[in-house]
Amino acid sequence: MMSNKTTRDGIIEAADDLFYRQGYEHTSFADISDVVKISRGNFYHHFKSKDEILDAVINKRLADRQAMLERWEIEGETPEDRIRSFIDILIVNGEKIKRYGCPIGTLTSELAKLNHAARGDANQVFTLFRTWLRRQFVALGREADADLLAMHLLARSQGVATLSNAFQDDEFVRREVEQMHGWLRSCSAGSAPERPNRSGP
Amino acid sequence: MMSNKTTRDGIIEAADDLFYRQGYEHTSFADISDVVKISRGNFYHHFKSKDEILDAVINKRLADRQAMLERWEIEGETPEDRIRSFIDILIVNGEKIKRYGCPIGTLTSELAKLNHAARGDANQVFTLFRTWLRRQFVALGREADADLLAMHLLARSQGVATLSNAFQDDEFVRREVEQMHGWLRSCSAGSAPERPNRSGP
DNA sequence: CGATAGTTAGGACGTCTGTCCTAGTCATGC
DNA sequence: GCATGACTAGGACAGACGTCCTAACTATCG
Repeated sequence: MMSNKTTRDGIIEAADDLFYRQGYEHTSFADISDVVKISRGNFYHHFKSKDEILDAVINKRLADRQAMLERWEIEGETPEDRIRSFIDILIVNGEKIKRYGCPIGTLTSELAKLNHAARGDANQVFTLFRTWLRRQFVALGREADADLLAMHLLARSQGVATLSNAFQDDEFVRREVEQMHGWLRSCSAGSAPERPNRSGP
Repeated sequence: MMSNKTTRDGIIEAADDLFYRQGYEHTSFADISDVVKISRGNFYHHFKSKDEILDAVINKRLADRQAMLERWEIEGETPEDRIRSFIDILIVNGEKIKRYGCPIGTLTSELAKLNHAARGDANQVFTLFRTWLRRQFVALGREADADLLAMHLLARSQGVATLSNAFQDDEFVRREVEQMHGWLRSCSAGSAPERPNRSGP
């Protein structure tokens, strides 16, 4: 019972890490069992299939990010602070992103190519960020275009993550993050100073 | 000899398409032979290994994009026109990007996770775009920050492609493309009107 | 102690993969 | 008309994969 939970969680944790670093399809049961130190054929006492492990991993990521956003909701004094925390993921997790890309973006992309059933579930993590960001922009007084701004920021983060992984360029990431900070400031200065499609980077 | 070239090119073409839609690792020789109508074991008369097919596909993509950029260099009257052509890829290839993401970005990302030897080769396509864009921005009178602007635009395109694939939202893509057009205009208006880290989206 | 349920190890299975081999077809050039 | 080299079909091969099965171990509780 208790050790069940521990073993099960150990599998999920190892799978989460391996799926991130190697991709879902490219990660085998042998890879996971090497980490968890469990017999290969024994996964089926905890999960019915590999897909079920993927589901658990996605749910874990969903829960982890949810908890992170809730923490920011408490710690960040202003909505601007909170959005800044989101942007700063690119710095805080900079090393991993440089090596493996964005965990959400790369999984979403892989599952799309595999046409995997869990495609939609993986997208939920994106949606989580989207609605959270939207809420922050509303609190910033941008009710009218809050969703546009949220999607815009999400897209820019994804782009920076992808190019960070491709070019391995720390300096580029730092500059883009600075730009996003400046953009965020221009969003919150006054009530509606810049329409998103008029202001430059 | 002549039929050799045809068969070989047929393999490369089919592999290019399948690698894009399904991913490199997830595409098997059986998949390719179904399209090309060739015996499975017979690929080795044309390629020594699957990796060699990947090399050929990457070189094809490189050549295709190079040709495309050279065409724009002729057709586009101003550097601004040419950069606009780059941005408009997101519209012109909108349907495919929505379904399968960006061919360059997703391949780069997959090969990074596989730690594949051809990782660097795939990145060359990104570099091709980067240097071409940089040249256009220089021609636009932005010598000082041409590379920054090129990387910035590359990143934004990647981000939009990733989210287009995830959310399947045409309207979002259209809006982001419009924003990028506006941003481009602000880049070329005057000589150095906006530092990239000060202007909003 | 004995029984039961949860957990584990280890391996069998069928399938699919990339790779390689052999025999055969076809066209070109002497 | 025959030899040569390019090309192809079909299948063999070993290894890896996800899945499943069985036997053994462990702890709890009557």
